Amino acid sequence: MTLTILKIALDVPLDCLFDYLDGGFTVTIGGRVVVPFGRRKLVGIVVDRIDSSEIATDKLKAILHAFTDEPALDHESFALLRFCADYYQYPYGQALLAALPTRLRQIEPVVLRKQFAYSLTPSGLLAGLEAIPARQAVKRRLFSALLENIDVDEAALAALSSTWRKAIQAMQEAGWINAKQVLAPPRIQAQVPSVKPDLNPDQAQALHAILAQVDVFKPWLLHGITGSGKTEVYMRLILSALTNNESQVLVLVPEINLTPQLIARFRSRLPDFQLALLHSNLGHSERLLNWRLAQSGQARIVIGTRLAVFTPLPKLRLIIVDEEHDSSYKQQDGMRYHARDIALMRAKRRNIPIVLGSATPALETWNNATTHKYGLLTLNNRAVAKAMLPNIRCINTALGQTYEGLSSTLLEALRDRLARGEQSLLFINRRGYAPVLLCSACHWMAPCPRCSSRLVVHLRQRQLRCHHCGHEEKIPQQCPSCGNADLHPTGHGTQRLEQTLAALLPQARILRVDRDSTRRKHALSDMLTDIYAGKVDILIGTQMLAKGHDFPNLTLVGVIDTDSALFSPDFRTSEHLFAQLMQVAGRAGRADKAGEVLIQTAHPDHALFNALRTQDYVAYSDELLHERKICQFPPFAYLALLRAEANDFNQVQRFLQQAADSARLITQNVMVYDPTRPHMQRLKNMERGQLLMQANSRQSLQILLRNLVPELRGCNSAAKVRWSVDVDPLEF
DNA sequence: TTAATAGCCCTG
DNA sequence: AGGGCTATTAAC
Repeated sequence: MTLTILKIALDVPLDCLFDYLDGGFTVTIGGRVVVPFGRRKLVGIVVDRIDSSEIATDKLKAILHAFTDEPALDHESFALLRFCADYYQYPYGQALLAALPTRLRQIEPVVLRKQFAYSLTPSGLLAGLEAIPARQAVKRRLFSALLENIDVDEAALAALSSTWRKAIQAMQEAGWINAKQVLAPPRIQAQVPSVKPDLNPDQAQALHAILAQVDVFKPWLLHGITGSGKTEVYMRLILSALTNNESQVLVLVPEINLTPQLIARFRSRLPDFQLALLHSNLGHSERLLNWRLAQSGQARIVIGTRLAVFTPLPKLRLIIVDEEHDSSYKQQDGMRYHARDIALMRAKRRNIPIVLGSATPALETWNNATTHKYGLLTLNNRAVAKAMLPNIRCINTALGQTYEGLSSTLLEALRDRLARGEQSLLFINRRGYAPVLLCSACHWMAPCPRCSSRLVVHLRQRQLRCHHCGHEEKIPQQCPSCGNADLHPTGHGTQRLEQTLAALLPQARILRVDRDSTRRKHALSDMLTDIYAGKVDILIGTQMLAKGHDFPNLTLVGVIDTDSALFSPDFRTSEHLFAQLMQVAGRAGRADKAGEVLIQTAHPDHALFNALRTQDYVAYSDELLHERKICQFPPFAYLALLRAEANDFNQVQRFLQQAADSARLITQNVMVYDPTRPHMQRLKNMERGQLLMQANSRQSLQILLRNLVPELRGCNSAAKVRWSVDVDPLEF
């Protein structure tokens, strides 16, 4: 007699599945179960059913419970996560469980509120609207709605009449109407009336190109500057994809872009389709509900941040990745995946189109587009015909005087906007008052006791803070090194700029938008409301403000100081700076007003600024690609980074050296560098190190990792350090 | 990862 | 002997 053995995935850092007996429960592949694991109880996913185990029969335990009333994870999700676990060298069980909403990783049963959705039966259709007397207005209204749509939910019917329930019941008794249970959808916010703008020729061409190949895997790069109307192309594509009832669309957006404005825009343009939202700010129950709406096929549009890329979507027909170059698509702990890359893999496996949209595509993407691996669609015109490109100029701070970091040219420009009642934005990527506290006598600079970084002065709170580990201390009265009482906050942060401007332009209404000023729950959206309402003259903001927000009355953007990024050792910094400056520049002059962008720099002739002045992404990225090719950097090489940290650097060094030795023994096809230290050598009292591996092909890198990582898991020097593998790392 | 246990030094 | 600590090992 053969046993039934279940292969079960668990959230434990062991790269294997565990065998259990079914315990008399009826289980399905992909279903959720509770199992005993050592002394603990864990949630597991049934991955397979087999009839013999490698584990001794007397060691096998039986599952404790099976959640038979829940929908099972589909085969496509298994395959996708198997691929990810292999590619990113992460235990399969952990990858699988991490893709579930937290509520489904807990052993407590979950109950979701359900309600009914109504459709006409064949006999209802046959009877037709004429069967209802003209005086029964409520019934006629409801019936008409049911003629147009199937599965009309309670909220929609309630919107038509307060007595809908009685009328529906009567028609149900007549056999005209069918009710089926669905998940209760989240409440829909008030709708803004929708406008359907006409497409300009570029938009129309892009749309037609994509629509011509909707039934095959085809990646498209939709390259268009801010305001060129990418979103309208998305809307049309989605609308077209959803005309087929058996279809769903996945829209990925960067973290910061998931604003109420974007949601409102989708709701107003596509009001007939159930929307599900998935991001990390949702509560656990809300997240589960939205996930289930997506998984059941009930939600037709799924908008989410990187974590949404794993959502099971049975009817998926189209994927859109907005702002595909954005680094928030990269997960920076646990399984270090890149959501854009996974979206591409998902589209490929499903044989559907995927659209990557950006004004400043990642160089990897741009290279794929110019070498015709992706279709390239360019939107050249700003969608609003009158809107003009901003005029971009550099102010040479090496020549002229600045006062508190502000040049007179920029100050004059601010005065000018103020007089005209227009808004200005000052972009400064440094929060706090000053980045350094400096002793004038001995040049001591307040260090973080736990990290290899300087503490930032927060004058209002009378504190020094580490922006990397959160350490806080009081500002010292005198230098701890030499006793001198003359300590200077040095350099400029958002708070200092705010103070300077308040003194120089006392009549201006100034708003600072950074992580400190927006910590409160609804702070950011309240601030955005004030900005739209024209209650603000000058905005001081970090990169938070650079993305996604259109302020129609904003005509001046000032960039305070980005020079440190021009000469960074990290080869990706200039790419990111260019993208960031293109984005902030795009904030100026959206509507019918021409915009001006003033950049303060000591290096106005730098190639980056030359390209920026003409908004020439193509020229600059071709130049960067040329450099990358010469240096054999991505996308012309494939990288993996082994990171390690421990209290004692010697152990980090020993582990990484051993890893390097092993790696070199495994293959000659991959360049294994010597262990180095990352930019932030010490973080939260942990000494850090890293080992870079560089290959000519994805495959040889994968072969190395496939052999190296299991060896590292077993090696004894690994026990003393925390380590992780980062395939296709973004930061070093 | 968690959790138990084995080994070790220390005190009394 | 037993407390308190770290290192090692197993988990179906």
